[in-house]
Amino acid sequence: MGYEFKNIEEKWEKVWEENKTYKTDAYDFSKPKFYILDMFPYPSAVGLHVGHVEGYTATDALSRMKRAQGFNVLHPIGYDAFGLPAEQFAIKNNKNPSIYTDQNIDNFRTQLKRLGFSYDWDREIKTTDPDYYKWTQYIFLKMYDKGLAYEDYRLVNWCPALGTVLANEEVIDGKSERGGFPVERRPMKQWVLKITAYGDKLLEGLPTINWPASTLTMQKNWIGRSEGTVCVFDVKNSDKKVEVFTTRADTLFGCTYVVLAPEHPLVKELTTPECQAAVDEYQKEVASKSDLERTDGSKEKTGVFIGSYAINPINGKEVKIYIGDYVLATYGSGAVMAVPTHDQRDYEFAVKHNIDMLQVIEGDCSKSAYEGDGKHINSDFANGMNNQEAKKAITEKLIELGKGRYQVNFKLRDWLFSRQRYWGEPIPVVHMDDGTTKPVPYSQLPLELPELDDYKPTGDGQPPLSKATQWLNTTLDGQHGLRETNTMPQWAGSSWYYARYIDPHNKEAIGDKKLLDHWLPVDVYVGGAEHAVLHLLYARFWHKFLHDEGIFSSSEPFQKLFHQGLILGSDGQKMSKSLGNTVSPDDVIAEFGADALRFYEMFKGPVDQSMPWSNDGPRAAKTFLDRVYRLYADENYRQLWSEEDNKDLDFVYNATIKKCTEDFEILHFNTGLAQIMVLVNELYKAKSLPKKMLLGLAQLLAPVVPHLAEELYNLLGFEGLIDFVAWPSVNEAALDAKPVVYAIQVNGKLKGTIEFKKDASEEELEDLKKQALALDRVVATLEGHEVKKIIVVKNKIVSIVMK
RNA sequence: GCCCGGGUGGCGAAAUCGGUAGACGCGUUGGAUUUAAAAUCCAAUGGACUAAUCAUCCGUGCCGGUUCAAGUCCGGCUCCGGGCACCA
Repeated sequence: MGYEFKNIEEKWEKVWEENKTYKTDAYDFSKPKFYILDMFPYPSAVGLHVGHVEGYTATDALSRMKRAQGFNVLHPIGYDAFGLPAEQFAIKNNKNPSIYTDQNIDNFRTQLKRLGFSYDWDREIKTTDPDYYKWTQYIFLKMYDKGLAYEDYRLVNWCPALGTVLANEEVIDGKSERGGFPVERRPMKQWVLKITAYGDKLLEGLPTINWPASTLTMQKNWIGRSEGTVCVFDVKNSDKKVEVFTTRADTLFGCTYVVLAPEHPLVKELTTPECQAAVDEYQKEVASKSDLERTDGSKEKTGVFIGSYAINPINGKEVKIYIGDYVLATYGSGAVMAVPTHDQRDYEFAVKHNIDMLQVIEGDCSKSAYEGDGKHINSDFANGMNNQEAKKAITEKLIELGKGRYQVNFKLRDWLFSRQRYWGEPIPVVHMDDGTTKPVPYSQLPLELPELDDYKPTGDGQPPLSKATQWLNTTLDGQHGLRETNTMPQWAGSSWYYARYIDPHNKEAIGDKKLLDHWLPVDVYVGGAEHAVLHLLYARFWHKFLHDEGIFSSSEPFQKLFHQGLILGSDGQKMSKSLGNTVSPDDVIAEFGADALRFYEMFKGPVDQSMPWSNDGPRAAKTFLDRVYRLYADENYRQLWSEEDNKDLDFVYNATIKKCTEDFEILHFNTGLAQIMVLVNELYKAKSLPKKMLLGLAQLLAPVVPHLAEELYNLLGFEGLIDFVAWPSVNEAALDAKPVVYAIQVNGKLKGTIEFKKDASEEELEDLKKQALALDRVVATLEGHEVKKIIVVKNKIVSIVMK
């Protein structure tokens, strides 16, 4: 018979709720602070996923341990509630998406409470709340004031048949996901945030934060800072100039053609009449391709000659100008100098179009480009130099000729910030009749989303808000104007939400400065690795901006970051409705209880690793928890309870405290819980059960299975809650008392073990060597051989090397 | 294609400043208890060879290297997963 999880869990959840057990007094600066945060969920209609449960349990367990360790813990939750599904609900039902959003949030909240998460529910936020997005708009205006928000033409996925702009996700192989209509890329005036202005700061901050190395590397590569040279090519019979950016100025003498992005503004002017038809056709073809397709190196490099010639500034040589889709308008200057001998993409393009090649670095370029370092040839004054020397010499020469300059370039592109959607924060600017653009005054924030009669797109590319006639027309400083009808992307609200939890009801500011200074940065942040660049980079950008504005004193938002892995279906596939392999946390809770679900998800493996769901897992967790419960509730075991110590258990008990304390801190719950199982197995064999250890065991379990831990605490005869009882401490002497086990190897193969004093001295280790050589299996193996040397690694191993 | 991870028993995994590979759990098998079953408790469990829980050999995706010693480090592959800027 197992414990009655339903009664027990609901009983304690009620106690926590009624007492507001986990309410945080943010102004209590007497204890050290600890801010633990999950990436907040998008409240979808399907409700909480077992994947959410994993990350949320990990942070909840850490929060609970930190409270017991005497920290003032901030552990809030909220909802990232703008998004596509709500908009589609609105279009379908002709109802405001807030209805759909609020229903889903109610459902999420019920589910979260039933899992026993120790959130401070008075701090709950949602990004769609005008009291929240007032400050999202405020930050946008601050950026606008600083010139970091600007309008520009950018390519969007335009579907003429649907009359709407589509998200990348809604486009599959150049066709719309709904209906399969052709999609083309067409330029549209958009708001853009100048994240590139923070390129260096975003890069410099990386070494100061405690994040997974892989994520730091991905951000570094995404920012993609490179130092290079801009070379200016004159155009033959024209006063136009083509600027190219290159990191390989050393190869300039080998340049045999120039390629512009098909969207490059000069294409129109430089295309000759005889090439016009081919260029038009090519541009049309490229319009249907995504950047991803265009930069896929496995695809054939396509392009066409546009009829004009550029003049290589270093040697005056005339070279053909092509357009090619492997050159992106958004990177560098949207044009490249092509050196087929020393760049693989150029090599492939040149082979296909039968363009000359000229080798300028010694190395083999007969089958493919030689991209390595080497001695320069065919390069006039740069002959004999290596890459670095030649780069410098050639760039200096270009500068002298007025045909070049050094330049730092980022792969990072400015952040496209407009969406042609309804369900997002309105961008608070007005386009005045006189052609100027004015920001909405701060005093008029929040600029609320108006209700619409119809949420469908207009069909001509105008966002749905352009239908809100009354809202649209406004006056500012006595002048008439039209409001901006684009809305912000979902990323906006999630770029600063972590700061709002600190002072969520503040009407005057993002938060009380004193509180923001105290609580930021977030100490531990947990969320999926799929956010490694976008969300985590945007949030860092906004944080650094607000730091520069004097609003935040810290320079990074998230000090320590953990990723949680995906939970796959039991078939090893990603969980999806269509595969029928989804698992609902509600079903698992109904059958085994919230604690069993929490325990299973923490025990099944490392939090950061993706792994399949096991249907046996939660049941096994419940079996173990029953086994624990019996020690506290079953008369047979209660009779063994003792006020006295039990020396036999000292080592394993203290080892368990140590392991759990260390492992929980770094979210390695699986190994900590495994050690708790070892302790429980020992308790089952023991002749007496010290009550002190039973209390300690309940405390160690409390972070992961809080409901059961409260119950065990009461079964031990204590009144009240276990949550704030001081975390158990390790008796190191009990750990040191035990001898260590040395492995004895001959030529790396294990021949036996010897128990020996821990941290023995050099003389004592001589004795160990003798004992090792005397082992039967060692003697047998060594027979007829000579011992060459003996290596002793303290507390670990004796390695005998024989000839 | 580019950037970043990962591959260990029948299964989830543990062990990475190089030091006893498989802790802990699932599953399986055997035993105790029971009229019986469930539940519970105890024990065994990588593979080959074996009467054997002796010994020996093999074994951490594949090929090669460094070392007294390699799951761990190095070189070259391969397969799987995440991201690629309008999904969040």
